[in-house]
Amino acid sequence: MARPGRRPGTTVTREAILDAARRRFAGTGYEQASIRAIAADAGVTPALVMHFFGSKEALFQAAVAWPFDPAELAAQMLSPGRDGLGVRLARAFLTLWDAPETSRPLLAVLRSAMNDEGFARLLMEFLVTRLFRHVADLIEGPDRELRVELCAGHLLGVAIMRHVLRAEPVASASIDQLVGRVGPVLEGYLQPPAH
Amino acid sequence: MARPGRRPGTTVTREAILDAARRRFAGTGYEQASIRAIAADAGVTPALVMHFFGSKEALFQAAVAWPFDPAELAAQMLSPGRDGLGVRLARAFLTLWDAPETSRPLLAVLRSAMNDEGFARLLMEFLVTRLFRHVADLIEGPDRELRVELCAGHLLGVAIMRHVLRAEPVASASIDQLVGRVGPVLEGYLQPPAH
DNA sequence: CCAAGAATTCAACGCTCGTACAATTCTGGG
DNA sequence: CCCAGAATTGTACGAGCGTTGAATTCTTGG
Repeated sequence: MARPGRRPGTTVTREAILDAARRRFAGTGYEQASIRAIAADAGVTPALVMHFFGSKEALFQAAVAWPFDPAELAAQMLSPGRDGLGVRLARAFLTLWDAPETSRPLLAVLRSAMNDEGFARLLMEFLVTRLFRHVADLIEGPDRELRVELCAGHLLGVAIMRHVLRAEPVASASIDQLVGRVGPVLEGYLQPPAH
Repeated sequence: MARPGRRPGTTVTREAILDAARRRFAGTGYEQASIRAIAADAGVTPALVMHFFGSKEALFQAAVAWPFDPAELAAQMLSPGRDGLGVRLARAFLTLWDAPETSRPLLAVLRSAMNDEGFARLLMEFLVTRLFRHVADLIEGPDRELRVELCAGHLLGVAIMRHVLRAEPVASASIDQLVGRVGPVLEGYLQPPAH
């Protein structure tokens, strides 16, 4: 229906493809998001996607580049010290998952990691070296890494309930409501054991 | 390489196919597990799988039939009352995820639900009507459903950390160790708020 | 002991996928 | 004003997918 050849005027197609890719990858994970569907969403031919990005793998990497600087975020979380850390973590995490620009890359990586061992290893390496370790360094008591990972697991589980399985009432609760319940629990994990 | 026609002796092929299907569905979820791969694992032709089960959908249903009676399990959990309920829930849940016979159907449904909205709705309906509701009926205080779902989210997140993302040290911790940390946290969610 | 039916394979269908390549149309610097 | 290069489509290839139908071999009840 559309003739071949370059279109007049400046082109924004590359960004349109990236946007469609983010939506598809976030919606179904890597394998089930097809280049053909992404191209169709962007109003474009699959061959053009290849022209811009070279391969599906490269498109994925370009599409889910982390929309925030993890080192900066970690520093922001940790610098006020360990008091209130759990609440800050819960609020920051849930906020990241609530806006499409930040949640789509997260959903894409999560859904891909769930069904592909390679993506899972990549995700864990990223999380451990970039985030968990700094948190574990800040707290005290036995089983520091275990306790940090249980925090991460809890947050991950809540995000899945809310944004993947869409369980009510968690899916419709406000961030404040969730932080009010989850924050103190994380504090419990991060404080050194009482006795 | 193998001639067609029925093999001599009694046949156990149907069970072999079901076993291979459970492994594949648990490993990669519904879409990425192919009938051809399942058939190959079972040492059999794809057409034979169709002969026995009729369709991929039907094979999935036969393969991931719940290996336990959820009503019975719920009753067992709830009958001693709400004291210690969190610890019992944590222990039962983590135990289910630790043995292949019970964890494979769970993994299969979870991985499928993560990438398919239909499976996600099915899973939520099952969980809410069969499990959550009975727990919510037993506890007191405000936001009962929300608190129950946060418990479920926590357990789900820990299971994913342990069995999908395989994060250390959670992946190698003993069930007792995990129950020791997670159980009291669930108790906190299930007890009516202090003030 | 024979026939009905169960178990099994082979070959093929129509579909979708990632990718490659050539052709076409437009842009922008010299 | 031209032409190198960028943007865009059409077409095709080979692989894998779920599913089908016919052919072959074995079991078992009458």
